[in-house]
Amino acid sequence: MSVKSIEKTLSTLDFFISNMKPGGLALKDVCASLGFKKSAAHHMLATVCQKGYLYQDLKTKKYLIGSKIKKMSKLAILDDSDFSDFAFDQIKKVNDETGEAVHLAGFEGTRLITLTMLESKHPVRVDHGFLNKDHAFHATASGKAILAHMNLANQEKILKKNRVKFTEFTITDKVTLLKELNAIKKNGYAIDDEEFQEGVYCVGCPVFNEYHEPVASVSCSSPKYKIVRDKKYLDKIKSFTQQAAFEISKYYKPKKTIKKGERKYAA
Amino acid sequence: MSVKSIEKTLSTLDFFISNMKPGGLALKDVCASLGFKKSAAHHMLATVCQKGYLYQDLKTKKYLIGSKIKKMSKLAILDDSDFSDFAFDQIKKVNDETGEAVHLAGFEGTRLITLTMLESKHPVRVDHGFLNKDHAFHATASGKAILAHMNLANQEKILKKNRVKFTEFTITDKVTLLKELNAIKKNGYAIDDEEFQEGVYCVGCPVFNEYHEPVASVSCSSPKYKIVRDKKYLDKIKSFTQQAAFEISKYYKPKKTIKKGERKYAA
DNA sequence: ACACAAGTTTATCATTAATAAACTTAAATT
DNA sequence: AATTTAAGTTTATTAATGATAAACTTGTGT
Repeated sequence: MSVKSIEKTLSTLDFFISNMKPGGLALKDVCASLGFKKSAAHHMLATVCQKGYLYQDLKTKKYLIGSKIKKMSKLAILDDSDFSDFAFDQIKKVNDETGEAVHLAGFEGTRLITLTMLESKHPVRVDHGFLNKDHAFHATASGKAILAHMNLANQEKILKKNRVKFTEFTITDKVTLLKELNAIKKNGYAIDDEEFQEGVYCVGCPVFNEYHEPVASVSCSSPKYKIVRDKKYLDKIKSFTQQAAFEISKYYKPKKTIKKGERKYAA
Repeated sequence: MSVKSIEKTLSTLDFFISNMKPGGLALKDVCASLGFKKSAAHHMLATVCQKGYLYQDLKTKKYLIGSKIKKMSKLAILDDSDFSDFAFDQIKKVNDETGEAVHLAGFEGTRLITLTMLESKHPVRVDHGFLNKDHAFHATASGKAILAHMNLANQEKILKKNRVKFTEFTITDKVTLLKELNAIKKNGYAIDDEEFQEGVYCVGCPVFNEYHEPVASVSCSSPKYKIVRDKKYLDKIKSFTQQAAFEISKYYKPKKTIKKGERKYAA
């Protein structure tokens, strides 16, 4: 179950974040884009302003990003930049060596999140996966690489929510998927063979924390024809991806202060 | 009028931002602190998670800051760092010369917001005004300095909302306040003589944009006894504060690309 | 193995948020 | 300057929705 007024409010914040214009957004813009009635939207925005997440310009009546949201950008808790820097360097190596698009994905609950990405340097580019957008766990190499190392209960939870068919190759049958996940766990890497986008082939390797729980994954995407044409190309991608995931996993090793039950991510 | 479910949701986000713990916050923590019923809170948090503003750890069931909020914090639109840098240098001069606490305040709609502040270097410190906290327009030098240069309609709007009595010296009568604002406009600076905090004396000067609309203010706070003891000390504070406000106003001058009706702040 | 605590789900009911319509304000056009 | 239109605001009403309590599930600690 979900609370509709909250959904609408957060969708509105989303809208402001993605569609902000220099002078702010007018009530009618919000209504037009999100399909709200103007009186309802007005009440909602008044409340959001009262809490300081937005504010209304006194003269133009347009709504702008408020201090509460601005304040968030200054908070240290929001991102672990040490990890980001470290991971980025590893991702970059894969990108430099292969020239292909490389992604670092994490997860939040049942959502797969792109944390960092580097675009392909080749003229024929693979361009899926945008930053912070949540992706399909079941149809991507990054998702399956993580999923494979989770326990069955969590696998079930995630697969229950998301088994959309993206292409003719997307595996939607749960039993087939679970078998695939088992194979991935043995192999140490996951393959996405046009399961998310036609013509796109990906290799994904899991990143583990100090408890050997999967917390992220590195994936490298290539146009499929390259893989077909040159068998050694896949081996190259695989080895660099695997190496990066292995290196990033080391980041978690030295920490000893985190108590049980307070882990950043759980398997 | 305000929408209560939205208020509760945004208060919950506030709570997460200010009270986040390493492993996340449990449902019961949220309920205990904000006085929610657990079923209601659960429905609310489920919706917030669905929108990606928070997420729930699969193992511990605790709630953590989600990718949507993290994404917000990384967006460039959130603050004009050129301005911040420029303004900070000016603020710093006042702090260096006087050693007293210096504040740069802006406003969002009817709210006075502390944008930057530097603490006093003296052993007897004045310590009000925290970053991004919204302050009283009517009882501070920074607030009155801005308010004085607004048009009557906006003055009324702001004073209607906020005329709380903080000390015995706080001016709460609207007519007296409007007279005071007129005097401030003529003088070019505002005084807060223990109107917000007992024993604290402040001088505030307005910052104008290219259209001569007030957009911010610089204020300097000193223990009152220093002002009383040494008449020249006030002159010193006043002149440095005025100079900083004047310099920061110059920041707005060169810009020509902003169209009418698309100003960042309005008078 | 048991008990307790925390979280989740469900169906019901009273509150609340959405609505429409009237009103205000401001800008654009003649 | 007067009229028209558009955008935003306020209000009272009603139907829909969110809050509730109680039953249920899960997991942890003893």
